[in-house]
Amino acid sequence: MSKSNFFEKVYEIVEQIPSGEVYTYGQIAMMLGNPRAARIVGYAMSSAPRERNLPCHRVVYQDGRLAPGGIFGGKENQRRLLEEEGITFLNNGRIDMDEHGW
DNA sequence: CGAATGACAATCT
DNA sequence: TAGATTGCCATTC
Repeated sequence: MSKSNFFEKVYEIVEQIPSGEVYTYGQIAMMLGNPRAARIVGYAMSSAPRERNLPCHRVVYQDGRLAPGGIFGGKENQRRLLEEEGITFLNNGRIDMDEHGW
């Protein structure tokens, strides 16, 4: 398979993210044993096939910000998805990591 | 095999 | 405080 175990592992973790909670790229990277591979997690997401049905919208920045626009058809769309999942947003447009952040 | 890339994160200005 | 820069590391060319 073209995808290495690293990507597979990322997909597995993202797939296991419970509804109503959000993970950060750094957290996922830490689970993989590479706390500095946050970029790799993001890279895996960019290459993540939709057949996987990955809730990548639950993966956000360490600051609680959403991924750059153009990913889910607009970050506004992603924000609405998270709100439906039960994620609470702050007035500054960031996710309440103190509540959902691990 | 070597260089470039990137959905991050921390640090510096 | 906000914006710009550097470091990191697996994948891709």
